[in-house]
Amino acid sequence: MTFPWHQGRGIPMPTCRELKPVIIEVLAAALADALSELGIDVAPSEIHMERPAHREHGDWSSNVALVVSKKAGREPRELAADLVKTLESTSDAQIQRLEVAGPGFVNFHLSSQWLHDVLIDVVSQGENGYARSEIGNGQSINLEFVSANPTGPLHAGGGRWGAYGDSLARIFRRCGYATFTEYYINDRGLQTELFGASLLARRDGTELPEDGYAGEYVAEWASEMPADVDPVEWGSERALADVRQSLASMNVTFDHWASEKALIDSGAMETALEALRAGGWVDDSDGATWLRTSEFGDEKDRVLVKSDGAPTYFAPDIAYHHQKFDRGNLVIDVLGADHHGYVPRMSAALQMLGHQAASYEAIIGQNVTLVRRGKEVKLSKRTGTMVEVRELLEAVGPDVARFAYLLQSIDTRQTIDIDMLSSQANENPVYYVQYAYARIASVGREADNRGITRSPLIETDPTLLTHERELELLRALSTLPETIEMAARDRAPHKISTWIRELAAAFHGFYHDCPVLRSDVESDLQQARLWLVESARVGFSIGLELLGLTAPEEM
RNA sequence: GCCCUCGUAGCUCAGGGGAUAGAGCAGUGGCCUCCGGAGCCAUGAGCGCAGGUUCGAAUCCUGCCGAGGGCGCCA
Repeated sequence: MTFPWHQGRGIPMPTCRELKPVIIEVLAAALADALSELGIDVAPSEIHMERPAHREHGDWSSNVALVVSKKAGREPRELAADLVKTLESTSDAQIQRLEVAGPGFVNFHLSSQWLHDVLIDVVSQGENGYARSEIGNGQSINLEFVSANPTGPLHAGGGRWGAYGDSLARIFRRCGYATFTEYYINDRGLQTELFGASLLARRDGTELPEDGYAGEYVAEWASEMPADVDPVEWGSERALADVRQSLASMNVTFDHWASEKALIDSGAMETALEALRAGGWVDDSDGATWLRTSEFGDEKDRVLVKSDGAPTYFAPDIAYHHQKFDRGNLVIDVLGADHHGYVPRMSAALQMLGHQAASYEAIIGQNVTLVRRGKEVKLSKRTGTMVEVRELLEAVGPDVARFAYLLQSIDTRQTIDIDMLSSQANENPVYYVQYAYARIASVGREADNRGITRSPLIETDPTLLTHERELELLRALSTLPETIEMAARDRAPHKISTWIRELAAAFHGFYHDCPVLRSDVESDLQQARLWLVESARVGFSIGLELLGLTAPEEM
């Protein structure tokens, strides 16, 4: 069965031209012309240029001969050979060598001018302009994430959704989507009441209620609780403050904190229920009020108002989601896998209220467990226990924690071993990246010390950058725009993590082999390298910002 | 039973239908007269199984096996 919210992961994504180096348009156009001369008509936009996996396959490669061979009734390799011949007769000065390879690829070996153009692009556009996409222009996204119940400290999963949602929002914004982030507070209902009752029991030394909260923090917080407060209300606020603090220390913030209680008190829930009733989607039976969500693909109908007269979690949440469309035309929820079953009913309710199925999307994140692993149990079966995010943050710090969360696809289950992260502290990938940034800053400081200043870009000759390490660094920078667009389209911040590690590898390699300030470096080359370092700084700065990590000047 | 996600190197994970599947950690061996060695270089080992679609599959489809999650008048 295909649900609309799954299709959602590719939707409203516009048909706008993607951000790619200019050179590929030139090459695609040349290929289209060559094909046309051979009597085959293909629009340049349909010709895909790839980055070959191996350097010896050139700078760019096209599979067009393979794709059109059937239609053209030609052998792919033979067609590719004709294409090469045609291209050679009219070829662009940038094309140094063409070859047919493998089953029929046309490989382009280019002069490095296109990479030098990347350098100019990056430094002239700067960290604000480079890799800023417009694919989202005119569209707005409302993104809800975390929304953990205010009944205790933030747990492992909350940390993951926090890092994920916050970075995704940053990525959306860089792609031109007006993005509004929200946290929904379930400050009402059975769980909050149980929590309040548990606080009360701990404070008064009485028996915990059945299914009450037994964690140690309950007793701690109970001892802070004044005598004259409503334990439910106070408990929600106490927990929420704790959650907020944990998230803030991870650099995760929200544009809006929405209260479930307020939705009910303001009458918003009642209004939504009336609309559903008016639409004829509501039934009363067994003393409860039901919504016929099964008519929109849900497994069964769902209760809106319980037989005791209290609304379920579902009822105010419908009103909430309905309201969120005032703050974005694509409404996205980031949910843990344990809430996956909730999605069909919400989608159904929103469609009943007149919203397009495709305008609501749920991103299901797989669960995460934080474990401690002692030396003794190293080889035994994992007996992990859930720990609070705070414990992770205190053990490794916000950057390590956040990068650990963002290193991995949201589709895979994650196990974070705190002891492993702490013991590998100096080897942690986040330091690999941040160290590169600190080195760049250090080059700047050392340049100042030596009285070396960067000349205007216009007076710099980027063609002096011919070292493979220099070119590799520019290649890494050239992929940032498309990486960001891909990360937005696939809702995959971890693609930025992968990219920034590649950039760091390229930079460290360059730094190792290509001295910048050393006295034996000829001054024109020094200038070109200073600008190259600046371009790397721009790249790191953009990537770190999208990931919500700090960019340290020194470590 | 039905639904969702996942299965890639010893471990943790990347991988946009493309060519010879990549990193980090762990292991081994190298690199400091020179901008920061939290760095660089070298080295072994892998797509759960079986079909299918395709010129081409880790990637798409089907089935099986395995792991996690869901199937409340909880949230």
